[in-house]
Amino acid sequence: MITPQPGGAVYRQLAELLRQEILSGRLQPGQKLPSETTLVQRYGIARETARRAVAVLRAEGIVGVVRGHGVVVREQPTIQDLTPTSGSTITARMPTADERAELEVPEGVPVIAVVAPDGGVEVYPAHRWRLRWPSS
Amino acid sequence: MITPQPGGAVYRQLAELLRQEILSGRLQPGQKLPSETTLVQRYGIARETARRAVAVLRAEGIVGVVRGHGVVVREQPTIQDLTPTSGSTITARMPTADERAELEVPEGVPVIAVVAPDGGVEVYPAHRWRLRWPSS
DNA sequence: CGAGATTTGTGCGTATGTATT
DNA sequence: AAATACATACGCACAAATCTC
Repeated sequence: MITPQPGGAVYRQLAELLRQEILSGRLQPGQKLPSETTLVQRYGIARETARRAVAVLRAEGIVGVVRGHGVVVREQPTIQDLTPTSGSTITARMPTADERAELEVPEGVPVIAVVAPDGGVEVYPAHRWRLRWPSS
Repeated sequence: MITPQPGGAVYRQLAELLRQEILSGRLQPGQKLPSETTLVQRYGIARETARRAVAVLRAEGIVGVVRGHGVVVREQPTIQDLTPTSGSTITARMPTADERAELEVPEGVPVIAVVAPDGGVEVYPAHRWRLRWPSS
């Protein structure tokens, strides 16, 4: 049973608890988290509270949700390298709803926006791309 | 009165409505959004639903909440340029809870992580920093 | 193919706590 | 002190997606 503490709301405590399950490896990528109903019974909390805890992990991008199936620990996707042209400006931000759909960006994952000197903009999901700064 | 549509839940419709208010400039940075109570009365919805709509905008990083005051359209902070050392690797992701507090990263704002060739890691809030690729 | 169980999504209501004005 | 506004937590009901048999 989790009870409200001065330092942390119940849903934050539960989120931290689940986060540690994942980071410690007790919950592996691809595995499902306990269902909302299970969390409700196990910790004696309301469903809203359990959902809020899961929402925290979703916002952090470490779990994904499949409706009618469950909450799954996210796989670490293959990272590809990206080297912009000289004179580019790079920013990171959360995607718009359109970009999320277009680029298949999961919840809680930002995008990398590369603005070339000619003004052209390219957007990359940050969970699959990283930038390499040339060694010279 | 907003009613559920096949295409969109009520809270999503309301989020889109508020988003347009902001993007169109009718709600300027620094201005407050209508309070939850106002939204409830104006659109004939439950408070939970109104909160959920606001939560969408918070996750997108376009509004911030000041407890006891209201929900405020976020200012566009001054952007500073950042040029990593040669051979660095740069990734973007959502911050951990600790980083959020440490770096004062608002909700819905990713961080830029720069890994130098020597392994040292530096983390920058993406709403205040961008990368400049030297023109050479 | 369908039926039912499971699981998350959405919406509503209520109550109380905390921070600001 | 009082009013305002968001935060947290509980409850209920039905919808929609997925899976199993």
